[in-house]
Amino acid sequence: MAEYDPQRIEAKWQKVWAGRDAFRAVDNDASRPKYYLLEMLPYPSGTLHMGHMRNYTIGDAVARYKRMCGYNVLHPIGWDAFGLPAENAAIKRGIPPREWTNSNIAQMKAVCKRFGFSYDWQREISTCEPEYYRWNQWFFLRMLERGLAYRKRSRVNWCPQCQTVLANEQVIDGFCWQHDTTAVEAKEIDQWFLRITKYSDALLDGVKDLAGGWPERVLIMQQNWIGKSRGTRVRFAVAEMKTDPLEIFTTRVDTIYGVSAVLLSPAHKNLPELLAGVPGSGAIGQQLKAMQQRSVKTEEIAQAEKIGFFTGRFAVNPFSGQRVPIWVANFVLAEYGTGAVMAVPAHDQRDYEFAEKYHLPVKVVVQPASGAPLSADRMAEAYVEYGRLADSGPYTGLASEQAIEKMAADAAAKGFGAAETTYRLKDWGISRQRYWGTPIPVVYCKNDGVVGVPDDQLPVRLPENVTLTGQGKSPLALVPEFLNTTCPKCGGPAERETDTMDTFIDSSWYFYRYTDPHDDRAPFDKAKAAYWFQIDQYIGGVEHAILHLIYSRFFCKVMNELGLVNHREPVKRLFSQGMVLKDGAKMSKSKGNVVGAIDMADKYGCDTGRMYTLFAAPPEKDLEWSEQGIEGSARFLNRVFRLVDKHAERLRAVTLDWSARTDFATATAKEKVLVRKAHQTLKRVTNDFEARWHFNTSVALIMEFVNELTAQEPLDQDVAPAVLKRVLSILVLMLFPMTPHVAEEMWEMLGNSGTIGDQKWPAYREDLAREEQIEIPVQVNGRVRAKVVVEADLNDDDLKERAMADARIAPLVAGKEVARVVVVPKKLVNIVLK
RNA sequence: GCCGAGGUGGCGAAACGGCAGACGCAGUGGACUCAAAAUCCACCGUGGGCAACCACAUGCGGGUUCAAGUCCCGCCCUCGGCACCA
Repeated sequence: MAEYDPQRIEAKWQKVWAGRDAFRAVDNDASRPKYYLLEMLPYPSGTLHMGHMRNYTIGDAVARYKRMCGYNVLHPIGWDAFGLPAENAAIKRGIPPREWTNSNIAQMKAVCKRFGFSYDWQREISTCEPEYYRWNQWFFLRMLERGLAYRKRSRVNWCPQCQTVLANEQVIDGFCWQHDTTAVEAKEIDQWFLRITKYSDALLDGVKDLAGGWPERVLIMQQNWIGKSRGTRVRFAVAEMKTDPLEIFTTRVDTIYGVSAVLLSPAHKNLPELLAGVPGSGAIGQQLKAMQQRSVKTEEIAQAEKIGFFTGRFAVNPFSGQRVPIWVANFVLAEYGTGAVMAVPAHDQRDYEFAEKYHLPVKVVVQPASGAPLSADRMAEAYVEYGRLADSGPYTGLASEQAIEKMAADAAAKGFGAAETTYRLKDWGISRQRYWGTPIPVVYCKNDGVVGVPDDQLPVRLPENVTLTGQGKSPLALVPEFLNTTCPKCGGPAERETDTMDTFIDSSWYFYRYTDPHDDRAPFDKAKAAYWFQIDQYIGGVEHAILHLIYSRFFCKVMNELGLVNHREPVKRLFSQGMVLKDGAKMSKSKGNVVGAIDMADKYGCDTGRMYTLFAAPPEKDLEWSEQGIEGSARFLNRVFRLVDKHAERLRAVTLDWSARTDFATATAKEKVLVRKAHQTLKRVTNDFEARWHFNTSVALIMEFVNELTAQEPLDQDVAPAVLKRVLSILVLMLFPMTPHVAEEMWEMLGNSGTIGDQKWPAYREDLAREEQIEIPVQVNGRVRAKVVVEADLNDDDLKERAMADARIAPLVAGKEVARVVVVPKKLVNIVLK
């Protein structure tokens, strides 16, 4: 009697798989379909947590299933190895970032191997290696050539904690994404940007192609993030001043006859000029300063009181010719549209509140299509719906929709405006004043200005042995042998760029590198990428729904233009898995509720852990970690193991013959039950893998199957060994994608040859899954009153008759008039009485 | 405020418009044991009944249907995203 010893079994089979090179993906194999399955590459923090574990378990189950179905599966992993924590470790503990990073990678790799994830380790990449990051530099230079990378002095989000600039995407509610108690500050410095906004429409259009393959919520989040908005740009001349007109952006040009003021953001570039010479500008300057130092937490901004002041200047409404005051208002965003808006109190709630406070006139210029007409003195809030224009000169009487079009066209014809589309998406600021990242490959020369480093001088290596202090500007500026160089154009002295790239660059194209990970002439071979791409299935956490996934799509579009790839979207299907929670909260060190993957594997074995994560919740939902729950999975695997062990000896010598068909005419009753249950389970588990990805129900089905096998004991009576061997083999094969080690062990115990990796996923047979007799509930007026057992192929009329004749039904129906009888074939009978 | 997802036993959860609660956890009773653990068997939504059985029950209120957890309309609550975006 063997004992289930997961530690022994798991080590044993991992060695076998490694010896057979079982997870190697074969480039350009035309003999079978390819399947590119990818999980998001982890940041090597050192600990592999349950979120990773869940992600890789789902991926591994699919990878193993697909291999059994005959696919050439590419299932790679790598390390997102650049980034701040390594630098912080260096500052705090004096460990060089590379050493810290590589030792973390080694630890996490060991855990991945301990879990038996079926990765092709020959394709492992680490983004902090020069062999990888030189291609970040290469991509940057291609973008520089095409004007997609550019330098601009700009107001940036500065995190005092990180001592660096953050992308807009890394600012969450005004706080640093890494330090949620540190408010982000504004700072002006020269920065490199990637022109992602050039692809706003392309990224938006691409969403249509992704529909169906990507979760809808992710696509909606991306659409919102891009934030396309159609409107009109209108120029208001400044009265009594020879200066540039003020441009405003509005989506409601139809309300322009109701303008009471032009509102400028406190950071508007024309303000100094407008304010110059205005009486009391000293006091105004004070107010302005106070306003510019507003709170940066967006939630507070949204709820903050609207304040503003009159500049002393006036602007002219180009449609009506009316003079309106120019104000500065704290709620006007400098970064969106033109940084200036027209205030229409009657038709915009914010303007309404502003007008109430500062006693600006309210003029109704759009009336509702039906109901009582509005008047300014009876309004309690702005009317923001479309309607019919009133008091709007030649446009009076038009519907809003038509007015918007006509007015934009007229503005363009008369030269004071135009229809315009704006986006919320901004260019991607990639400069980081940090050390542990990809050096930006440009030099600054007195003669030639900004010069890209020529391709044959790549990579620009990140110098190591650098003392890090964590203070002020870029650490690389303090390394003279890095900083001082010669200009590639004139040969004269020049200085290198000392900022490094945002690490999101690394992860924007890494999945192409897996197709050709050791190429030293190009980021990847076009033919190899063409063979493997698109990614058939990408799996990761929903926290990457915006940043990583939108940057990756942008890179793909650029790569398409560079002729490197033929497709426009890198990922065909995306799956967002839920979080792993403990006591209702996300596991985190600060909450002290972290369950380490390796501890769990030591205690129960990784197969038990895999089974539990698949069983406890459907993969897209959050999973509440429960110690008792995992005990249950351990019990189940023990039970299966004992069941197989009990019969293994008798079955070992029996040949497994899939072509032998169980003949239901001669089979024993017990054989029929077992074979049917096996094929019914197989049918539904196959469907779970193919369509629904609800592995929790797959596990439940297999448990039911095992319960049935146990209930039919003794299985050495009335069951032919050949039949039992097939039934148990089906059980083991179905378990393999989820709990591969114990499945392999049981496969061997049954005397089967080879490894399961060489086996085909068994095909279920409808004829073997079909029941001869089925139980049909019989309802009277929609309530179940009886159940009748009938032959599965009984026709509707006979079924109806049997239902009516049932001993429990007949008295209920007797003497009553039957209005109708609903018969749902193979499902139910409902007798409706009058 | 806008957008999205979701509310089903003590808990995690099942359920092509067709028997609500599969499967598991916890719990209760029993077998095995000197005893415990492990294992095995039985029970396990609420109320009534000795029982067969009956009634009620999927956040709340309506509706469609022979039949609604599932579809439609109106609310409430929870979670996630966006947020003074003009």
